[in-house]
Amino acid sequence: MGIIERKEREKEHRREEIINAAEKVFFEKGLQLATMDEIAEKAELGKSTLYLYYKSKEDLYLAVLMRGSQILYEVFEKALSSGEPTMKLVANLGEAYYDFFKEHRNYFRMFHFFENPQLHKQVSEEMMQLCSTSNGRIWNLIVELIQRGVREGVIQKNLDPMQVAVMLWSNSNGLMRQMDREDTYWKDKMGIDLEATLRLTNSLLLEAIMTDEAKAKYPEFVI
Amino acid sequence: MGIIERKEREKEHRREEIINAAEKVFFEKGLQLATMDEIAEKAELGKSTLYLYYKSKEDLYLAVLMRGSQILYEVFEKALSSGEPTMKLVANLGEAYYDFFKEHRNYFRMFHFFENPQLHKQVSEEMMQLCSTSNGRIWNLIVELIQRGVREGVIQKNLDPMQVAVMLWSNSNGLMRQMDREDTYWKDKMGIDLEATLRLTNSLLLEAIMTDEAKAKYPEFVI
Amino acid sequence: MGIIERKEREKEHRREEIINAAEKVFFEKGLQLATMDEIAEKAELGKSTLYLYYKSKEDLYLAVLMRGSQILYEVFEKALSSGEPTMKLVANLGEAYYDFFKEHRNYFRMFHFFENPQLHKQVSEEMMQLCSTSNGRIWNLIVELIQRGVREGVIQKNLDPMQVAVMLWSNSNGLMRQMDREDTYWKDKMGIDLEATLRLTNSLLLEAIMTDEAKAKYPEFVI
Amino acid sequence: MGIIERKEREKEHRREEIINAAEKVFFEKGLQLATMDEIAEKAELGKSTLYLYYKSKEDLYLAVLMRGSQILYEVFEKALSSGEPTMKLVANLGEAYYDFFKEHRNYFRMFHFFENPQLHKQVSEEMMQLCSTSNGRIWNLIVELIQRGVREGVIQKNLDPMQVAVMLWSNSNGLMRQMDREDTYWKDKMGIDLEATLRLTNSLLLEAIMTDEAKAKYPEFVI
DNA sequence: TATGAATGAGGTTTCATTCAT
DNA sequence: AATGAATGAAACCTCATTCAT
Repeated sequence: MGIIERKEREKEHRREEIINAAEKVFFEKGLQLATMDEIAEKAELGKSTLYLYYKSKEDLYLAVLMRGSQILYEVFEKALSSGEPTMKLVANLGEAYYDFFKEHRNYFRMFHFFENPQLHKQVSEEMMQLCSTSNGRIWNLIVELIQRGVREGVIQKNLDPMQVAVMLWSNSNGLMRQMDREDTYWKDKMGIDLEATLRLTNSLLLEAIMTDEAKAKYPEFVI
Repeated sequence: MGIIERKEREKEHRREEIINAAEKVFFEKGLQLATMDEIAEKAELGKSTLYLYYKSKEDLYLAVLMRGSQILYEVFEKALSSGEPTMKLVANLGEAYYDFFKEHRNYFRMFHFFENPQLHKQVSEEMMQLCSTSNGRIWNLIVELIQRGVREGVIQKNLDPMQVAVMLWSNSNGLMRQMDREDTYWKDKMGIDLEATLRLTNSLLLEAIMTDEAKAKYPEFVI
Repeated sequence: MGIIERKEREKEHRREEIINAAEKVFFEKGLQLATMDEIAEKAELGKSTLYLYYKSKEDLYLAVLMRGSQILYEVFEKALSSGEPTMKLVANLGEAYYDFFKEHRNYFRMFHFFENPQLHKQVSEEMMQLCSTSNGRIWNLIVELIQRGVREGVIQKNLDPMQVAVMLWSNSNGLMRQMDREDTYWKDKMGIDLEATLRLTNSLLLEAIMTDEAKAKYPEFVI
Repeated sequence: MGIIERKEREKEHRREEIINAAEKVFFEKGLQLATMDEIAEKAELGKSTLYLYYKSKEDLYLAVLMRGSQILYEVFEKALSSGEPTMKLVANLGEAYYDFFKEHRNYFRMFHFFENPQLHKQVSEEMMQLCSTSNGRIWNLIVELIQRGVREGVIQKNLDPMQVAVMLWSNSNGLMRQMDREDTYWKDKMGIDLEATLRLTNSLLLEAIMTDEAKAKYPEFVI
């Protein structure tokens, strides 16, 4: 009898609703300025009910964050499913990440959380574990793509695929962080086009990791 | 005679002492987990005295952060004073930033503050202004160096110096952020050498912005 | 099922407990020297819980004060329920107030609050409203009694009942204030019997407002 | 050499200036809401300088209050210097007090201080002593007048002069307190004339303490 | 004497979290 | 499972008072 399943489904549904509410508040206020009261109100639940589903504010924050993680994963998966040549896929991945940044700026911002080790203390072990797994899946996509490139001979085999993955990711990430700053010295004020900078940098790095054969085969990646 | 100056000095000295105490606590606990009580105790001052000098915990945080800013500025200035050729100086700057990261990890971490726009809301206008100025000085150093490179014909003139500065900075920054994560997937676990990755990326980018003449003149930058 | 009622009762009970604790502290220290910390401790509650029930220290003070108000009201009601002739009731009311003064000196002292207009600023509108109502009930008792006396022809009809009420009240009040002063010039030092003074003054005023018929009928009020 | 005297005069002058400033603030804000900062600012002195002249805020309050005391003393003295018959002087004294109330409401309000025993704890012994003396002088004026009345046979000799003094004073005081309440149930709202009540009560009491001879001699005091 | 600075105390407020039902 | 109430911690703030110069 599906009673247990129904219960399970309802419980899951409630968890989703809480995340829906939390998301709005976190997006608007950020982790520190968001309050459980506001989230509870938005979820139309008692504040203490939130704690039945999530251990702490930080855990709840991570729960929302993992939605972003999931979205990014899907964005990447989609980008990789086009059947295009590996080198093109690497480029597409960069574009896809940038699209994600533009489409889901709020989730992107939440990723700050991971980059601040001091915040990790405030989260439960379990949640952190879940996040690691979720993150790992994304890294896998990237690393496997690079490895494929190496196998196919389009990426230099003396490069560690993981190293390449980190390099590409960090570079994009670092630049998108700058783009996201509101009190930007650049955007309007200095008139420099960070989007162009991002594309430029990606291109440079891409060209730099390609084998000569690949460059010959795909001249569009050579600047 | 000089009484006012002495007072002024003492006041400044007190501000320094407060920062000394705050620094310790912020380094250990991070912004959120640090308490004004602990800082006051460490400074051997009444809590209300802290508020005499700094408007809020966040302001005090920025005061500490600006020390880091100042140190980084000096590190950069020193790196630029060696009299070496411009191209070398650009490379040195990257190394200097990495040195700063290693030597002053705690200050480096504080820079997160700037990269999270949501945190800006919690700081006073004045303090933010001071920080902007302080940050601007650092950017100036970098941008002027790149501009010099362009003038000297070692950096491609079709590149916006600011764009180049941002590119180099963001790339280093992004990678160092990864290095700093404690629950690192890389360092020990995956065995990849992020330090090498950083150097590699820097090299790649450097080579990519150089003019052909520069490459001929300084073959050590060509990989 | 009376769950809501029970909750309501418990909440009311908690409010009572807080007042119990506050009362002790206010009685001992007075408004200014009492601290919320001490009240919280005595109530075995967190300080923030106090603020859940009362907006401010002053509001809490008024809550205690209103107990005194209530007691006085009951004392007056009891005094008026004896079925004795109106003129006797007026006299009894004076005695009852004096009894209240002796029995509930602490509450009597709190009434200072009302007599100092400057203190009113520190109280919430709602609380002040409650107090006004509470006070009004007491005045009503007195004024109605005087009015009855006028109707019955024992009190001179050319006197405004309210005026008479104020006169009697203020006189008693003024004298009892003197009695309450600790650094009394009178009691021990000057050897004058303020209690006798109070009775004397009351008698004089009573006699003065009676009609001649009443004086004839109740010769015990004529000195 | 008048150097010491000059110093003394200057010191006294400074004390006066401080009282001038304090007075304004206390009049406007009352004891609790006045701040030493505001007084210091108004006195154009450093806050700590105030403490060179007065031990505490309460002491300073009393210093201001004693000005009121002095004024009242002078008002009484003047009222007693008219050479009119004793019985008339007693009545004049009541009028004089009421004039003082109308002219110097702010000082009158300060007298609350004495009527709240709990406040006494916050004042220095010396200041309290000074106040006692100052108060004593006023009581003396009244009591001596009553005694004169007794000696002259216009006031009943079986009454304790001090008792009579207290009775008259308390009665006036109690009524004027009511007049002073801002949220008055009477003045505008109930339309009763407290001033008339005061005069009435005074007359009643006056008549009540007179000897029959006096009533015959001064029929204007018989209602 | 005069004072700027320091300070401790305590009121107020906000909040994440827990408890009892 | 849901929640209202409680709570401790800590930020924030004001102020009388003291201290060192």
